[in-house]
Amino acid sequence: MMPFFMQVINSEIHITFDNKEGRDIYRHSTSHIMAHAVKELYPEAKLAIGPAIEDGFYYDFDYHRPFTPEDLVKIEEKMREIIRADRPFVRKELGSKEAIDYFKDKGEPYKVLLIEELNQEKVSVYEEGDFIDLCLGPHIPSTGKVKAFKLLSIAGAYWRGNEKNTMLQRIYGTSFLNEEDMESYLRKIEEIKRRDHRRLGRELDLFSINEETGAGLILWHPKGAMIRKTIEDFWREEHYKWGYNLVYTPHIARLDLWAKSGHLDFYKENMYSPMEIDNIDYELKPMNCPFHIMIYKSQIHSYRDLPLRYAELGTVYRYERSGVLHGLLRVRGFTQDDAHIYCSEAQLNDEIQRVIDFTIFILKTFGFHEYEIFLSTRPEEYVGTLEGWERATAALKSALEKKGLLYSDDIGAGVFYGPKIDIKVKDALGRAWQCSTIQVDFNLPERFKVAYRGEDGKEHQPIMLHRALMGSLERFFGILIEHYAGAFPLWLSPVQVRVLSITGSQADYAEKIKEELRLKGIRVDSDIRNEKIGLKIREGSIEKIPYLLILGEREMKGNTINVRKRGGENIGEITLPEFIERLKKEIEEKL
RNA sequence: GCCGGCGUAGCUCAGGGGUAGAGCAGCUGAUUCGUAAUCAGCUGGUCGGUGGUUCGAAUCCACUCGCCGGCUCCA
Repeated sequence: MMPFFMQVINSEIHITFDNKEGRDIYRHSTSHIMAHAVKELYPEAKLAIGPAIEDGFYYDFDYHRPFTPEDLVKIEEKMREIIRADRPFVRKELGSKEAIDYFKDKGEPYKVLLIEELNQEKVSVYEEGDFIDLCLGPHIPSTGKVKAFKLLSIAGAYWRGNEKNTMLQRIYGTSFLNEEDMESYLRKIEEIKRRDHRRLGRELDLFSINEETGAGLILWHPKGAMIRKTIEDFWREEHYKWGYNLVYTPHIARLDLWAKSGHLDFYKENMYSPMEIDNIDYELKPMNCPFHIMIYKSQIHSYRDLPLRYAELGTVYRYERSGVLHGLLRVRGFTQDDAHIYCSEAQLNDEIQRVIDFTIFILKTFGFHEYEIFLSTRPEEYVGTLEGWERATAALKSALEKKGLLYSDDIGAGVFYGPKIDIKVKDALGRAWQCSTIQVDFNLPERFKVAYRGEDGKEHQPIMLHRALMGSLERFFGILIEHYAGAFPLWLSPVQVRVLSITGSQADYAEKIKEELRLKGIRVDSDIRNEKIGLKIREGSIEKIPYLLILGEREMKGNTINVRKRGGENIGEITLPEFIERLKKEIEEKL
């Protein structure tokens, strides 16, 4: 591709749309053009910031009334004018004081704030026609280089992202080198809508959320529940194999327990109000950890017991602000695939590697092969000693390195009680979702005086790891629905096979085949209604059932079945044992 | 929680001060049919809730609940 931008930033680099830097420059320039258009149409609008983002750009404005979709149409029209004029972007440097005076004069208080915060002698501005904006740049050479753009949505956003600040209006948009690429991006947005787990959840009858039940509370319908059960069975089986002990704990506990754990101090805003039972306050659990600690502490432990791994599909309840609830991905009651590992310091390295192996194994099984991994280090507020943090962080780091995994440091993003590794999975559309987390905890062992008797006969404090592989079953399910677009692999499909009769004469034969499959442990149903085969196939396809068996006169006479695979592939006429063989293999392989 | 938008039949949506509409789904009947929709008839809604304005409210206003797009936060 020809570089569209060859201004020298560094004499070696040709910036094109193929790399992120190039795309960002292109879209950032588009955001300037949008800001210019907005200022022309609505001169009183105050400019905040307007960066490029993943798939486009935005610009924030402070304006006395909300922008409307009709405004976007006008702004787009004005942008087209600016682009047609093909004016150059000209970089200028101003002394900070000079720049502050200029933007004060222009009535741009946010720009003044930005310059003041930069606290530099000089700042750069970009001039395009009579529009001047504070900007580090670089930009494309001229406005005419923008070949395709679209404004997508309007949303509120706080100045500097702080909810105590003024709410600004953010206009989102995107731009591309040509119309075709933009069309294909817009088609991708449509595809994302088509795969939306809330939509598929209803269409495939997997789950629902009901106003009368309450916001953020999930009702798992039979088909969703079947998928969940399959996931849970797999999860439990693998946890046994990987050396975990399964535990169950209650949904409420005395408020005192949460005071002792520290949750009342640092997690209160996510916890529900206590309920009084026999004059004692009880609290719905937001986390499972204190219970697992109580189990650990129910007896004394020797170093020989370690590492000790307690795992639970533990349902927790957390208050989430109404505006953040989102289908299955953000709810108020959810089940974590939680585990707490108690180990000695000497065991920490191996144990972390083991957890990483286990995590990757689980994620791969669900079809996630690409990850974004983050190592979150000590935040400003923390408990424990600096040495402890350093050792734990080093342990996490060395485990990642030994596994040869690429990761980024997320400085200061650890939890107050310890550093952590977060693993985001990339789904079929390349979107990253946070699922797995592996956290070291210095807080709880100390607060609860968790101990084991060492080889030396003395008491030691074990290191405690929290970890969740899928994160929460609700969120993971939501991600899975979108990842597979509702077409679950055979082992997860709630209905694996449907038997279809062509006419009433094959009804008994169809029921017999269904029964034989059912006895082999296959999840199967049948459609022997007096309907045309085309309709039955259509409905089975819409329900995304992996295999449809078509039984007519021919199959009945030959004692065979005719197999149609999801997607339309016709496997043809085979015998039932052959088919069962095939199913068993596919289920076993979890493909 | 905040900004904006939206709540009409199970679903998708039209209607916008004067008797609530369509398609799909559902039900009933006919059709017995070979790889994504057979035909006909019928049922179904205190228009999210509460209060107000009005002779009259699905429609206008206020509050409230929920949802959607974001912000912030997060599994």
